[in-house]
Amino acid sequence: MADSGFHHHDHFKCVEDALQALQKHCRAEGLKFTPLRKRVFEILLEEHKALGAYDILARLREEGFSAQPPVAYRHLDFLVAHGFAHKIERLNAFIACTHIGAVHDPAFLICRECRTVSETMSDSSILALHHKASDADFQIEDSVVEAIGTCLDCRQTDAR
Amino acid sequence: MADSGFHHHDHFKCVEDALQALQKHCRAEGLKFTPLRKRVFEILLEEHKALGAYDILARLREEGFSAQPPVAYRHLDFLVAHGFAHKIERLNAFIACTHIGAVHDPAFLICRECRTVSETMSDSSILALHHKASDADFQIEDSVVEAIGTCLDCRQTDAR
DNA sequence: GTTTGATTGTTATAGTATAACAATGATAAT
DNA sequence: ATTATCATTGTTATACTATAACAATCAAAC
Repeated sequence: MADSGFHHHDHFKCVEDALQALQKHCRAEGLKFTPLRKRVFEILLEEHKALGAYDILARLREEGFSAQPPVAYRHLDFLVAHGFAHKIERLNAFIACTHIGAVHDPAFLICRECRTVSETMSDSSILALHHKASDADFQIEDSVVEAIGTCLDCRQTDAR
Repeated sequence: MADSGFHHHDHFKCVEDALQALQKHCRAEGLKFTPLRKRVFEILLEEHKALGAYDILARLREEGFSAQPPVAYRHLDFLVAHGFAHKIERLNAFIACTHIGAVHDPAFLICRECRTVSETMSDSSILALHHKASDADFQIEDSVVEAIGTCLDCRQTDAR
């Protein structure tokens, strides 16, 4: 089942836990839990929606942070590299990870209208590919699994 | 098993069949099999590699065709819309479809070094997502399944 | 307190994609 | 044949996405 995004959940706790996890991870790995890293993650965490780097940038600018493109990309890349965010290739955008700490090949359900994203652990969906890969002597290093469509909310709104 | 790309096959026939199929499709649908549509498809068909829109554009320019960006995107979009090509999101690039005519949710094995792409029918790999989607009241319209890694050739070359 | 390395600031530029509209060409209706 | 219509192509301009390169700052380790 999809774990968040389209389903109601305790979002306050969701955000708190994620921030805690990042802080803990930084401490454990000798990385710095800096204001920008924290703030970019917070912005991503506000909603389960995909945000473009330039959306993030606009927010940072409003808040008085330095806001040249590399700032957004650096912190987004940092979050992605450490497993706290994912890039949604289909949207050229980013979302906070909802399975922090779990080793996972994520899969996403992406609403094309509202950009809400639901992340699932793609337990079986990537396995078939691994089989095909070994047949082709191909060594998989990373995978992208994204389904694009419309969520119930958007379909109902459109029907009105 | 992976059907082409990393495996040897009769590429001449592969290209001929694809061009025939496009011509036939155009006739059947009342679309025009124009020189540009044909040429863009041919360029894509030359190798099982992902080409960026601007790669295509450079080729067209060399050959004396008009070569502003919309030309490449228009014909690539045409091929994608009619199932003769796919966009590889991870590379912002395009490849010719190797399962023309088959209704399929394609999945790709993408070599990050040589950009060779092997397309498979993602029979089972997307099914799990459909289950999760129905749980989340999500209507899937399109899917992206891409595995990035290295092919045997590139690993062997690197090891030398 | 100086060196070192990580992080942030900044400028410039590269790479990807589309909006908008004009021109052309083929088809079909008259 | 002539005109109206629609698909296709040509062209300009611009928007959006991403990174290279290097300077400045800051904190930790020596």
